Amino acid sequence: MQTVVAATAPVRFVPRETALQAPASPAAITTLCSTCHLKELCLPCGLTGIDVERLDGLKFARRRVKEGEALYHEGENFQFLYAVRSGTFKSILNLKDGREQVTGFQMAGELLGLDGLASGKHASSAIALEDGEICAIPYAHLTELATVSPHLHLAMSRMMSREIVREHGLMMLLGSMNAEQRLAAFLLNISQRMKARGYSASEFHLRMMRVDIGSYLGMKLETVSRTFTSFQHQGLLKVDKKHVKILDLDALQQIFDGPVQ
Amino acid sequence: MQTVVAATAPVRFVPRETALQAPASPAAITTLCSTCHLKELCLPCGLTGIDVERLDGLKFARRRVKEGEALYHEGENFQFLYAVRSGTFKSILNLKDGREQVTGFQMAGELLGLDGLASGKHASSAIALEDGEICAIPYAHLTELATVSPHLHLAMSRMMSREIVREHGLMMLLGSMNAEQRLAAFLLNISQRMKARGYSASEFHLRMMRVDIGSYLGMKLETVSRTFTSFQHQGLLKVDKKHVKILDLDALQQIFDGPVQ
DNA sequence: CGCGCCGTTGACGGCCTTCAATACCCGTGG
DNA sequence: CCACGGGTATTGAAGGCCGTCAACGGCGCG
Repeated sequence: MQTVVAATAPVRFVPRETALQAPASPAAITTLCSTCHLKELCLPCGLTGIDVERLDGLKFARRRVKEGEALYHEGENFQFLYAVRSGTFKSILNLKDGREQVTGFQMAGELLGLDGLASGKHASSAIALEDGEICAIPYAHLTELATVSPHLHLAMSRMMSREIVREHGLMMLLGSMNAEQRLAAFLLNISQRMKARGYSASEFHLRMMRVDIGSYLGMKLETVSRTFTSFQHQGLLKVDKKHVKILDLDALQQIFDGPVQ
Repeated sequence: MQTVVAATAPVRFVPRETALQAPASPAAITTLCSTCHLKELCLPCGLTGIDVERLDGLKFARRRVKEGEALYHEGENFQFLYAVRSGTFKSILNLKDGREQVTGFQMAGELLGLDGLASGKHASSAIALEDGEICAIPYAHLTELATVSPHLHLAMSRMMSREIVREHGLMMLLGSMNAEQRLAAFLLNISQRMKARGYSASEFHLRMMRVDIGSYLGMKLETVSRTFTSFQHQGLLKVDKKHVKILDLDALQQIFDGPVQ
C-alpha cells in the first residue's frame, strides 16, 4: 500500500530563495522536508536524519495561494494538513449571523487543518491574507509513516498538543484580560514569531485587517484602533495602518503582565 | 500478554463477544478497557475488539481522588493521561494575579492531560470538583501501542483534534457572545453530556461553583448568578444553588443561537 | 474623478464589573 | 441546644469599559 519511503530526488541544490519562485507548473511540484529552509519550525522540527528523509517520501504537493483564497472551507472533507511555506493565513469559524470568528493566524512553518481529524471534516476555514505558498500533506500517508516512526508520531502529537496549549492561552486572554492587555499580548506574540523567522521583532507589517484582529481578540475593530492609538500616545509604538514599530517592548510586556501584584 | 477470563455482571453496554471478556485479577487495582462501561465514551471509542484488547495490556492504574485534590499541577512532568471514571474535574491555568482561568470541565469518559505532550510538562492543573476515580494511562506505553495499531493512533489523534475543536467553540463563545448566550451554551453543553452518560438532560446538579462557571465563561460570578436568575424569571429553568432544572430547552437553544437574522 | 474599502475618531449608551450588604448552609465548639 | 464563623450564592447601586452609531479621511482602482 505504501510506496517506497526513501527518496533520492535531485533537489539537493535547490536554493531556498529560488525554490520559492519556481513557476507554477500545473503538474505537481514536490517539496522535500530535508532541504526545506523551514524544517526547524515546521513539522520536521525535532526530527533527525532518518525521520526527515521518511517525510521526503511523501512528496508534498506545493500550491500557490492568492490573497483571499481559501485553503479549505468549514465542512469540507479533511484530507490534507497544510504547512505554510510563505504568506500569512487566518483560520475562521463562521458565525450564525454571518460574521466570522478568527481562531488563529498562521505564518511560515505553521500547520493548518489539525481540527479536521476529529470528524473527518474541516471544523474551520483557512483564508490567505496575502499571496503565499503551502505544502499539502496527505494525512493518510502521514499517519502511515507515523506507525513506522515513533519520532514522527511524537512530533505530530506534539504539534496538536501545542495547538491545544496555544488555545488555552487564548482562552485566558479572552476570559480575563482587558483591551490593552489583549492587544499587547497579540503584538508580543507576533513580534516573537517574526523574530523566530528571521525578521525584525520590533518592526513589521501586519497582514490582517483591524476587524480580524478584533475578532481574534474578542473586541470590536474600533476598540482595536483606539487601543493602537492609545499605545502610540503612551510612546509604546508607532503605528501607521498595518505598519507597526514597537518602541518599548518592556512596557508592552508590563501591560500584558497586568497591574503589579 | 493478554489473558482471558469470563466476567459476570456486565454493566450497561454489554460487549458482543462475551468470550473475550477479560481477566479480573481480583487483587489488582488495574482496569481493563474491554470491560469498562465507559468504553463507548472514552479512549477506546470507535476501536474494535483487537485494538481494545491491546489497550487492556496497559493495565491502567486506577486511583481515587477526593474533592479539591489535584490530579496534576501546572508545570509538573507529564507522564500520564487521565481518563475520568467517575466524578467531575476542572482544568485551570494559574493567572499572574493569583486568580485562575478555568479551561474546561471533565466528566466520566473524558481525558485529562493532553496539553502536557507539547513541552513534557503539564500546561494546566486538574482539580477534582467532587470525589471520583480516574485511570492513569502511562503515555509512553500508549504511544508504543499506537505504533502497532493504526486505529489506536487515529483514536488518539482524534481525541486531541476534538479538544482543539472544543476550544474553538469556546473561543467563539468568549469572543462573540453576551452573558445570556454564554450561560445558555454552557447549560446546553452540560445537558448534552449528562444525557450521553445516561442521566437526565433536563435536571442535574452542577458540581462547580459560580466563580468557576464565571471563569470558564469569561464573566464574573455575580453576572453568572444574575443570569441564572434572569433565566428563571423568563421561565427557562428552575435554579436552586447548584441544582438546575431546565424547563424550556428550545428557548435556551434560541438564546444560544442569538437574535434571529 | 468617484466609488468602495479600510482605518480613525467622537459621542453616547448599555452591558457587565465593582463594591457592598445580606441570606443561607453547614461544621465546629461552647 | 444554639452561637459562631467561613464559604457560597443572591441582590442592589454605581460606575467604567467597551460596543454602537456616525462622520470623516486616506488610499487604491476602475
